[in-house]
Amino acid sequence: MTNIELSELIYPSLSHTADEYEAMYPARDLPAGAKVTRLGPSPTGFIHLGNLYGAFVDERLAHQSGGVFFLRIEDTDDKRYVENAVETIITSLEFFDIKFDEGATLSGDIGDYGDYTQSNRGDIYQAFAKKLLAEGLAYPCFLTEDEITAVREEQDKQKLTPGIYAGWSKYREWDTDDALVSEVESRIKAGEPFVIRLRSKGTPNLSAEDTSRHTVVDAIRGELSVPDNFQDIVIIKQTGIPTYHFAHVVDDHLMRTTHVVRGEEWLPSLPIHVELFEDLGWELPIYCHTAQLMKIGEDGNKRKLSKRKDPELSLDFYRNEGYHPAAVREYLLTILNSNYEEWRMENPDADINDFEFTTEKMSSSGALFDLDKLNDVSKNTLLHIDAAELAAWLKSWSDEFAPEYAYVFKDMDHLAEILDLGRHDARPRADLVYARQIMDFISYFFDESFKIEDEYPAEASADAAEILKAYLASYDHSDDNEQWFGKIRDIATDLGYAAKPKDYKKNPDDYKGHVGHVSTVIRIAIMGRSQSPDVWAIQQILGESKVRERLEAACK
RNA sequence: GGUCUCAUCUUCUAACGGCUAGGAAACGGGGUUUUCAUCCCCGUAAUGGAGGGUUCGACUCCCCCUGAGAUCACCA
Repeated sequence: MTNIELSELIYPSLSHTADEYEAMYPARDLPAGAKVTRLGPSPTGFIHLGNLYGAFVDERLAHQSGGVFFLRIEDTDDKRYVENAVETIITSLEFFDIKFDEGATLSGDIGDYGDYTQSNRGDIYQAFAKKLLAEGLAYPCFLTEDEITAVREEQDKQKLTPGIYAGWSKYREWDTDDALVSEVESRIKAGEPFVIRLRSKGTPNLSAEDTSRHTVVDAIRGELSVPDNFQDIVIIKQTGIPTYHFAHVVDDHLMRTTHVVRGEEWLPSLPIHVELFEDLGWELPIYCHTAQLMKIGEDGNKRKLSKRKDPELSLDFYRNEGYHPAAVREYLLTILNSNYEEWRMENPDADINDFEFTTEKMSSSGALFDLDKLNDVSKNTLLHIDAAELAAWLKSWSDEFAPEYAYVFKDMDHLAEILDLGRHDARPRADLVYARQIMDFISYFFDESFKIEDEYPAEASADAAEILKAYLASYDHSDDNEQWFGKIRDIATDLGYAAKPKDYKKNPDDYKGHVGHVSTVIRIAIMGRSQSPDVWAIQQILGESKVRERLEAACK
């Protein structure tokens, strides 16, 4: 039996040949320099910060160059499928303004290079597996799980690299004698289960010095030293479904992907992919292996973020806390491209998409995820979002994640006014960070959440009742800021407080305290806390009746 | 253990082989302000090795050591 006969025996009736598929998916008609990228999530529906990080690179690369960004569902592992996963993936990325041009969608595929769901592409993978079989570059392997375990144990004993490769599967040499040929033939005819393995051309177990290698240029890392693969890895599983390695090579070639963006955990399997591309006679895509997002572990060392231990890895964490998508994008870009922060300082009002993103400016070492930095970025990002827009966004957040704050959104214009406090001063305040924090920050505007949190300052607590009474008596809601503060100063001096903090600092024995202590009493009576934006401005928003109401309550 | 990758302040990072190793976050101090969690200014702090080599000159290039990470499936 020849290789061709073997391939016919295994795949007697495929709808198309490899060459036909090749012709069905010709090179894309795109402008020069246009990049084609893809995201290939497995449909567990769990999209984490790492996915978003990578998706961002894909999206920028494609859309900055007039190329195409598509979604491919990598569901070759039948055990892991989760219901509604595709929907979750698309909507969570859309939330962060990452949109696909092509690929799987909720209402079917869009684009000419489909099908975009790997489980529907069985015939395609098999056609190329058949081609490799016919050329003697692959073979059917009948090794059982137990036999493979035995091989591994023996290799362990001999201190050899574990795995199936030359010398460890007799089926690799199926054509060497007649007995083996007839065994293979009769097993296939009997319908026995088997996998298809690559017949690797590499030489097993050479030292690092002796092995021959390829140099692959990675767009992020530069030259990579890739040793020859010698593992006869499985390309088609017993089920007829391909492994990731084979699906990646076939799909990214046929879908004409130009840039493969993926995490650095794929680096060790690059030798396999290089051999596969070579065997199929295809050009390598440009690989972009991104650094892993890290975190400090309990032992004090950096470690890869894990979805079990680290809630901040889940995108739901950010949505639930109420981080604005623009802030997350802004943060991601600052850790993605080292020159972004500088660019942003020079162009505070520019659209984020005007920044020229490059893989060369990406770091090849793993970055620690830094919540402090995200918070800082977020503050500045929110400053550039219009108050009414911010209010609307907070409402949509509350509707989904925090209905207990529904009372905040009864009057949206009022809310916008509150959010705008101090944001248009010569030196704008940046104290809004994320939705939950904002809810707390503005809580004193609402009777539902207003409460006295801080105590009167020691310097003025004895006079608190008197201060408030005097303030209430003199209160005129139509006073401007200057008139208003003049009255406070009068109350302070009448009661023996310094009108200027400096005077008090100079001669502390001459005064009970200074005007700041007096105003803090008022601040606490109205806001319940000693820190807040400008009191006069807050009173204007709060309205006269509510101000009086709170003052009267505090006098008692 | 094998293989691959990475290594500059506490953190993220910048520096054609050539300034006093720069910026941002955090932290500390000061200032502005009626208060502050805001704003402004200033400051602390690093090239893993008292390794070897190339060079007039090394953070940068080569080698060694050390450390960290990833990976070794019919999972992706």
